Amino acid sequence: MHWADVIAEDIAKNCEEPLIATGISPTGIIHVGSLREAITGESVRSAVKGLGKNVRLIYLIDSYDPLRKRYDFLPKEFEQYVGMPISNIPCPCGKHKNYAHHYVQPFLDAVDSLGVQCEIIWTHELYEQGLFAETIDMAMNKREQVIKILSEVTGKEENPNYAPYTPICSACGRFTQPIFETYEFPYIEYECTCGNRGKDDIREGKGKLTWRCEWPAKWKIFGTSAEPFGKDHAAAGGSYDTGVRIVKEIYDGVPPYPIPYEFVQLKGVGQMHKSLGSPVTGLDAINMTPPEVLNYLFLRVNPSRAIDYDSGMGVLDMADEYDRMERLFFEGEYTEAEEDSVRAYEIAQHNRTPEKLPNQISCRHLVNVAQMAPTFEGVLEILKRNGNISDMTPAETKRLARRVECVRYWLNGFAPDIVKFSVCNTVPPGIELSMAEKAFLQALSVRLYDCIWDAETIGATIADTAKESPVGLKGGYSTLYRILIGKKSGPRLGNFLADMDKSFVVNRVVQASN
RNA sequence: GGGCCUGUAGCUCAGCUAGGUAGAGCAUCUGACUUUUAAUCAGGUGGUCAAGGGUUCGAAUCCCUUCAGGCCCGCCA
Repeated sequence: MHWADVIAEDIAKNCEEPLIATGISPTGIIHVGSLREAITGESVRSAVKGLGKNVRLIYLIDSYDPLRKRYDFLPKEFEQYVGMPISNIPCPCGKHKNYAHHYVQPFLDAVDSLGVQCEIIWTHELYEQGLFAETIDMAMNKREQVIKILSEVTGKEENPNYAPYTPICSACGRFTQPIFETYEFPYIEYECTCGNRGKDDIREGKGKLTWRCEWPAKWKIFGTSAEPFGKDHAAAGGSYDTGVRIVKEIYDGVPPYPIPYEFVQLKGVGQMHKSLGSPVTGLDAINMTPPEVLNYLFLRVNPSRAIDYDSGMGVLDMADEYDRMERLFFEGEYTEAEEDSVRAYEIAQHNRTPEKLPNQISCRHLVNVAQMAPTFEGVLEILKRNGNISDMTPAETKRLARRVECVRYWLNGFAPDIVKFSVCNTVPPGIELSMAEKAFLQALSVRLYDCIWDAETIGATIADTAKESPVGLKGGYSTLYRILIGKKSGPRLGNFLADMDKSFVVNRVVQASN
């Protein structure tokens, strides 16, 4: 049984209306790991849904987290915002509402394109609505107990200054240390390092719970029944462990069913990144992996398994595997070993499985076509000419367009040289042709000069000429590839040459034959 | 130091909480297709299941030990 179904059964057993929570802290640039979390959550959601339960997936954006430091990618002036909640910091590019929106937007776009069906919730709005007031009050009243729990679970010494809640300074706008003795619902006083002294009303959302107390507070508020989270939180003594005790002993709530997942490693194998020694970014992965394939990538293995994202040929391998599973799914016949992978394909559709097998144009094939045609229209034209596509539904066209975009992105920065080609301006230097090959080219040049310039005729002409020559069919093709793109193989010659200017091709063949 | 995960064919992984003669895909090799491609189809090669010990009639599968790799333990998934 697929892991998502196993988890779904466990959840469905204990809850009537399960709520699955997931989230992100958009303090900086996103990475694919965050997508693994979203996809894991969505997969469990759709698996639970499949069991007939009324299930929700909420996506919490931690927009009230403080900016911890001025990251390298931020301009100098952002130094002044360190310590402030990111929803109160201006957008670095000026096009978004604030800092949080700026960094979470590409991520939300990705989540959307992946088909994740969730309700977006902004944490800073929860605070503004006073939804955390009750848990803040409980955490402040039982602060000593919280400190004890933290110490017991983490094995560290008790920290008497631990603040479950930090108010925002009314003068400088940064989170600051409260004066615990002054707490009396709903007010707490604070003295900020900027010199300002003030009084905070915990109901007004001018402060936030700190992480180890905030997470369990969310469980309590939403009644979370399951939640995926990274292995960092899952480590013994980590925030899940402390959260379990805090939600039970401080908030009188129930901890969610944990779905810990391993991290995703991005290894740059493309020469561009390899030479620089810099890794593939999460955005790269999104840009070069079709969404349906990325979904499948995370679903095919257990969450407990680390994933090495292979940005080289692995991208194509994965896409091919996806297509294969899609075929198996619609054929309905597969081995036991393939069962979970086929199910992974199905879950990757998030309950929006196509009715019939969609038109599959493999990414591997698109790699060639995309290099022949610079535009999507051009790609479509070539595919139509080859009979690869006929009637396309809008959904199929959309998927194809996305695949072409991904393939181009991949070719641009990650693809190994063997799959790339470009037409050389002259006969590539260093090419040595045998007498037979030259004779072949000579004969071919004459026939090409007279032939009608369409793919079929060109193809037939080449095949006929090559067969009559001692170089043979295979040798003939290889010779042409060598003089045109400097490689031993390449895309189908008929269409390839038909796309080029006739005199250019003929001239090249003549030149090479001398 | 503590914790988690992983180690099965060249590569990516299934199989392991139903213990019963080693699996898939890709790669590679061979053959076919009178138009080629990292295309399609058919077939083949390929593994003492990290190592050692234990339980068992029987272990990749359960238990113990060791080795190797990855990662987490600072509110970074």
